[in-house]
Amino acid sequence: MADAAESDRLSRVFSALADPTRRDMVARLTAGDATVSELGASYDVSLQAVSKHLKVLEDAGLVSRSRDAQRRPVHLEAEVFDLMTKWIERYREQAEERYRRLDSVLAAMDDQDRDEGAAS
Amino acid sequence: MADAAESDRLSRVFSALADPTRRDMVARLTAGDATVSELGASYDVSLQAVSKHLKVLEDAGLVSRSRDAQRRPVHLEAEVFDLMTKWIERYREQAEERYRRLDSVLAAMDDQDRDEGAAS
DNA sequence: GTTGTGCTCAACCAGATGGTTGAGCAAGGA
DNA sequence: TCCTTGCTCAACCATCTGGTTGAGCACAAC
Repeated sequence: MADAAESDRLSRVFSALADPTRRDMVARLTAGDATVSELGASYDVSLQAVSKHLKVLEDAGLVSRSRDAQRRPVHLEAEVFDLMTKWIERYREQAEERYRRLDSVLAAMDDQDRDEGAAS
Repeated sequence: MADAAESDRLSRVFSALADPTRRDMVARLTAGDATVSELGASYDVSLQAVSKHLKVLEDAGLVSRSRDAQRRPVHLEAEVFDLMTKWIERYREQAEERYRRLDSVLAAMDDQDRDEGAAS
């Protein structure tokens, strides 16, 4: 099933965004592409650590890297957000649907209580 | 700043959902509350492992647990989805906004190219 | 009170993760 | 050709994570 691959993808995306530094990098990249060292300047870690973070983001498909001489400009792949949004919305809607049903059940029980009260 | 706490919260939420078993538990809970052993029946792990997963979900605020005799019914806290959706939408919108600006810049450059082409 | 059920806590283990430093490669500039 | 810049790869380390088993607690039922 293709679902296993999608689940794996989703795991990598959520896992990538579980780190505040990487979330910040994503935020930074919405303002435009940046090189590794430009990105790294904002964080108090080695360039190698920055490079590792970018690899995680790249493996999750959140980011792509091209080549410009020695530089490796990083580009945000915003479509991946859709994957997350879809997952979240699916379950949010299911949960809300259930609450609606629950509400109507409670309302019905309430009606019955009142009827029974009237009958006694 | 309250932002540090929110970032921490967001990290816990994303991290909790990075695990496919926990995502599945959340999916399962949109259908209604369940006890620990009911949830655990679907997975090939010990009850203690299930309990640990639920603790992670609870710490992230995705789930709450009450008490019913020996049972600990698990309840989905769907509002947390909002936190994620907000984060995602914020950056998605920024990214899209940037693309729109970029498009108009490219369009302008294109116009100029055409003008220059006409002038030559 | 004793026994059974549902669950959690504690200790442990293997593997992943986030950081480090050191080495090295690829491309531009002297 | 050699040096510098921008970056990655490799090895290593501490900590976290997801799993295990064993012990034990809280409540129900007998």
